[in-house]
Amino acid sequence: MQISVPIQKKKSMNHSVTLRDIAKALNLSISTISKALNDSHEIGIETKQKILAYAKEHHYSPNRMAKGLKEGKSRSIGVVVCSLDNNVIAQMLDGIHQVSTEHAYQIIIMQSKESEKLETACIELLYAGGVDGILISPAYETKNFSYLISLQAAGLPVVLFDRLIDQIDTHKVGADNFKGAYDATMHLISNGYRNIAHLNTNTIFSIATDRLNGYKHALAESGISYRPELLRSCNYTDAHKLNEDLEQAIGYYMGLPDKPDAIFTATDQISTRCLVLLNKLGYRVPVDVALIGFTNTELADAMNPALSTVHQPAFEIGQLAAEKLISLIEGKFNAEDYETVMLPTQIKVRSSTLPRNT
Amino acid sequence: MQISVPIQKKKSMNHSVTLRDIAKALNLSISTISKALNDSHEIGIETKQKILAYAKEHHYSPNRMAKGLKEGKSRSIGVVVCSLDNNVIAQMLDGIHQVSTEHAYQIIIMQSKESEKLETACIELLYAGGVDGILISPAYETKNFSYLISLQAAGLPVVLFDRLIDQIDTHKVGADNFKGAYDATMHLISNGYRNIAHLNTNTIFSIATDRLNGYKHALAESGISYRPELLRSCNYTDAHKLNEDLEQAIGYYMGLPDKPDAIFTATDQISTRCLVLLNKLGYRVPVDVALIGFTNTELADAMNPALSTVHQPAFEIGQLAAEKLISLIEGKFNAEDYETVMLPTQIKVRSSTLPRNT
DNA sequence: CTGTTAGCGCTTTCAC
DNA sequence: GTGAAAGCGCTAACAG
Repeated sequence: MQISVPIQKKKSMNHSVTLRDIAKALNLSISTISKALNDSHEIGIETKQKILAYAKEHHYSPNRMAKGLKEGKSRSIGVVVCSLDNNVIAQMLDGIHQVSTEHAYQIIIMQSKESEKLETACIELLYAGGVDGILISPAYETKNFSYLISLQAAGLPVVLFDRLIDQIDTHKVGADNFKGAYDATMHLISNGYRNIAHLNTNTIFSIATDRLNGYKHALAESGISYRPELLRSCNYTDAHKLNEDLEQAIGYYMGLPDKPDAIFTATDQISTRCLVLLNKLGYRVPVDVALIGFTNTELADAMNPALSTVHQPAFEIGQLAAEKLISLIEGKFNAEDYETVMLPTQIKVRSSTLPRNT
Repeated sequence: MQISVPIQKKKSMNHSVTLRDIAKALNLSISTISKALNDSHEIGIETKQKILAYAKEHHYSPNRMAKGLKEGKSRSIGVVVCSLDNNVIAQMLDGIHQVSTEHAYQIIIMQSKESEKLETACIELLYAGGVDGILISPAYETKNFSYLISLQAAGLPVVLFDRLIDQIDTHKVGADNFKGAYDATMHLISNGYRNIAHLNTNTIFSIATDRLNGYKHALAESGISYRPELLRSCNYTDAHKLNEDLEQAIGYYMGLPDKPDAIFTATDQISTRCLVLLNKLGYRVPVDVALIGFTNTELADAMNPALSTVHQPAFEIGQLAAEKLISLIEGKFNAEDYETVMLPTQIKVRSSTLPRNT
């Protein structure tokens, strides 16, 4: 005859075995178990071993939420980016994930889709979710950072990466955009190009202004006067609008009496879309117009023509940003030591900027 | 004279205002506040309004961990993928994130880096972290799914996406790889190609076998006999090894007495790397050899030549997988209704498969 | 060395 | 209509 054991209806919680279960099974108190599992010195070696063995055997794993509630921290960090579906961002997330995992932090990723409103919602959710800190690359649209600043003032560690802004005082990690733009422009100049256009985004971020300034600086240093009509800014918040703006910009450039012989593009999307459009419109690159731009795509080699690029150390930016945030969370920094790190970019020369045949 | 208020030392918790704070401030009990904020009918309309107003003003947001602890669920889902730095995966994550956010779930993303060991570690962490369910696209290396199966048996909802396996009985969402491969091969055949090679991965996943079968089926249906020597499998776990294998494979193909006039490639990485290599080795696509492959890159148009592709509905796969998981979590499904959904792929014809000039 | 107890913030009976 | 109290799983101060 079978003895029917009353099936204890489990809570929907995914965890089965708790400290209490172990305590009951081993006829010990909950705190003894807790201490043993935390390797406290006040527990006898024998008891400890017995407990550890039982815990291992029954796949005990502490409930993160209970622990978090108790300790006032969740060992999770929130990451806010414009979009997951983005080459460069994905590489940064890769770096963030690697470092976070090494330090036993989970990452909770949110997308702002370039919208200030969504971004605020993301931050609210993360904060409400109890993250220990936030890594953020702000949306292009965002002008008002007061919410984030107020959270920071309330003690939430925040680190900016990729797109840096002045309004927030904290650690910031990005690429050396000035130098990257300078190098790209200098490369064009040394290859014989003189009428160099610059396609950028319509934002106030340093990521945009630094690149513009690098471009201007290279021109100035080479004795080429800056022609404002060769600078165009695209709407970046919406892929469709961006494409439209780009097509317009190219049409505008090519209709200019003194039209550009080269274009330096400021972002991943702009660079690649621009090449697509130039091809589509029948312009021969680099004969009709040369092209170099910021982008991290591995496919630059397979493009038509192979695209010269400014490569950002995206993975490393992610790693460093995560390290900075974690050190902030763990209190290894006084707020006074906030620093802004600009990692070097790298020019990769390919066929789209072959020396100009004059 | 200033009255010095003793500053209550806050816990390191990022949350400031709690139910208790509101209760104290409004001279009500904690449970009243809780009920009011949950819009319970047992609370008077006036009291409710007063409480809501106060809560809003002070940016009250419930502590996710406390709530989770109490309710036995975390409103978070774990996502395990091979890598964040991957076009197709990023698009799937985008879809997963969108749906999860709509349903007020957070996503915690983990990378297996194609390693079985790391993958198990990811799953363990997620489980210990108390996720309500897991979405997983298994690592190429993984052979043993017993851990995942045991968690599932213990009540953890699991949904497979992208890379589907038979060992686990649950909802599965992927692309219609058989049809995609069939279409791609038929396209080559109808454009006059007869010696069609197939470059695939060395795995047992249906994602690989389905594509192979689609290819074979198209050949058979067209009265072309399948030549095993035109099938090559690459090691996929390591980008460097993959590239090596690809270079070898191409050399092998081109050294064949009856060499292929077209290649059908089975994955994103293989397709794009293959084009890069063909260009590098001086083969003219499609004159020397045509190329079509699975990949979602938006840059196909800008490639040299524009690459014909089989496009997967990656975003939609992510969306659907997340929906399935959430419905599982929320108990809207009996385990008997598990289904496997294969979303249609789409052939995008470009110059790399121009009709063969015989 | 081990156990008791209080409490993290929240929900949920059950009294009043 | 409102409040008191228990308890989710865990840690830590304090007793024994």
